[in-house]
Amino acid sequence: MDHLSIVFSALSDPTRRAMLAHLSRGEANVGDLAKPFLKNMSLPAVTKHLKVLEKAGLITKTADAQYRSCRLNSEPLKEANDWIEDFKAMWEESFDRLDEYLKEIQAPKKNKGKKHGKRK
Amino acid sequence: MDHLSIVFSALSDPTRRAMLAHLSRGEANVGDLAKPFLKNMSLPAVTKHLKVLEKAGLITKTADAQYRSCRLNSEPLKEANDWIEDFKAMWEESFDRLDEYLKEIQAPKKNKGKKHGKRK
DNA sequence: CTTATATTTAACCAAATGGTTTATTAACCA
DNA sequence: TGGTTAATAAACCATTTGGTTAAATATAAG
Repeated sequence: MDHLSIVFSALSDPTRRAMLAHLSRGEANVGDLAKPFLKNMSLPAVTKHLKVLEKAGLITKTADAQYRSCRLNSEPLKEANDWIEDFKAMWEESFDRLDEYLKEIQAPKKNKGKKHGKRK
Repeated sequence: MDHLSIVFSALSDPTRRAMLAHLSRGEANVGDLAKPFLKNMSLPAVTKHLKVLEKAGLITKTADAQYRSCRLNSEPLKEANDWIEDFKAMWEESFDRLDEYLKEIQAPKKNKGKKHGKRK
């Protein structure tokens, strides 16, 4: 799978997004991150979610004794943001072209080319 | 599943993102959208991808004879974008607080409170 | 009425996902 | 040394995902 897909996939889970939100307020170890979720799921489940975030590059873990301190990494998030921004840009461009087109047919000239030639 | 998760999940596939990119240049029916992918996958596979995009609210289909014309819908994309923006804002806030903290310890005063009291 | 075109549905399959419980590893504490 | 704490690994399971092929539906066109 390509990296951007891995990032979007990592973001597609509310537990993982909550973990990222937690980390946005500063580093935290696995136990701290797990605490809000231990009513709903086991610790190994948390570990798995963190592994998904790690594989997406959204967090990095550093060892301190038995503890694993997690910290955020901005690059993948920027990647996702860039895709959305680029997409919006493309889209707005096409709106601009549509706008031009609408102006063109507003001032009645020769009508060349039809859409959906094959259809109907 | 919550809606934002559904949106991120829909975006987590290169085929679907390519379809959205195609649609950003204007409406298209299923056959048109499928064409670039038919070397790699069957038409029913394309239908399934479109269904995922539809369930995420990213596209809407309108019937015209046997044809299904697909068009983009901006709301879910905005939802995803907002989450990322909000997240960045939270994050930067915490950077600001860290900055304040660093300035505070720079001007040496009384050192109250320790981090990770339990650790080490 | 028959045939062709566009698309979806159904039934199936392999692999990935998200969870579990039990066991293991690693470091600290007394 | 032995016990406790933090975290991961292993083995397992149900559900979802992304694909397939074959059949069905709907409309258009001869």
